[in-house]
Amino acid sequence: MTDERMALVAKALAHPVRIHIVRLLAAQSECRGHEVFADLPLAQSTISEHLRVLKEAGLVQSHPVGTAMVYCLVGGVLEEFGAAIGEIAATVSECEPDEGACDE
Amino acid sequence: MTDERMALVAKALAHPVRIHIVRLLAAQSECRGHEVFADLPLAQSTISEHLRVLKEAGLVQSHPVGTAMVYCLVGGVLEEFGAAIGEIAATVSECEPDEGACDE
DNA sequence: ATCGTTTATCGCCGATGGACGATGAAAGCT
DNA sequence: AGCTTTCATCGTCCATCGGCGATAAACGAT
Repeated sequence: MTDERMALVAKALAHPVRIHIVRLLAAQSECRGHEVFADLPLAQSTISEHLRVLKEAGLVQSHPVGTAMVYCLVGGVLEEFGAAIGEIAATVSECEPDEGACDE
Repeated sequence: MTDERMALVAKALAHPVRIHIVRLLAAQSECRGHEVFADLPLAQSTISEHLRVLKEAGLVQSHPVGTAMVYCLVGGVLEEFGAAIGEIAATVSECEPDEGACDE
C-alpha cells in the first residue's frame, strides 16, 4: 500500500464522527442512512458530508433502496489498512538504549 | 481505543510525508533528524512541523544528542492502532445480498 | 398532482493545515 | 569568543475542513 493511499484512508478516518460511523456500519448489516443520521447529534447535511468523505476514500459504498440509501463498508479496505499499519509496526526497531533512552 | 483517540492517530497519519517518516523511523533504529530532513525534498521547517504533529499524537518521541535530535517511534502505539482497525474490520457483516448488492 | 420523507448539494463561515523563509536557541568545534 | 551545525518556532500565505441552514432531487403515498 502506497504512502498516498494510506494517507487517504487515514484522512478519511481522521475524525471521531467518521470513526463512529465506521464502527456503526461494521456492527450491523442493516445500514439505512436515517439510522446513521438519528445516531448522531449533528445536522443531516453534516453527516451526509462525512459519508461522502468515507465513500470517496473507498471505505464505504451505498446503493439506493426506494427513497432511502443503504450504506455499508467495502470489504477488505479496513483489513488492508490495518494490516499495512501492522506491517510497519512489525519492522520497528526500538531506539538503542546505548544512545540514550528515547524519552520525550 | 476511543473514537477520539483513533481519530487523533489517524489524523497524524493523514499525510503522505508523515507516513513516509513513520516508515523511515520504523525501518532504522538510527533516527537522527538530519537523515529525515535529507530524505525529503521539503524545507527543514516543514519536516520539523510534521515531526511535531507525530510527536503530539504520541507516535514519535525524541531526545537530544549533542546538537542533534534522535527520533524514534513510540513502541506499541502503531500496533494498538492497527489492532483497533483490525478489530472493527473483524466485526464487519457484509451487506446482505437479499437487500441488493452494495454497489456504488 | 401534491405532499412527506430521505438524501445530496450548495453557499457561507470560522478554524485548521501545510508550505515557506526568516529567525532563534543549543551545543560542539577552532 | 566566534562560527557552524542542527533543530524549533514564528509569521505569512493560501487551501482545505467542518459545521450549519437552505435548497434541490428522487421517490412513495395519498
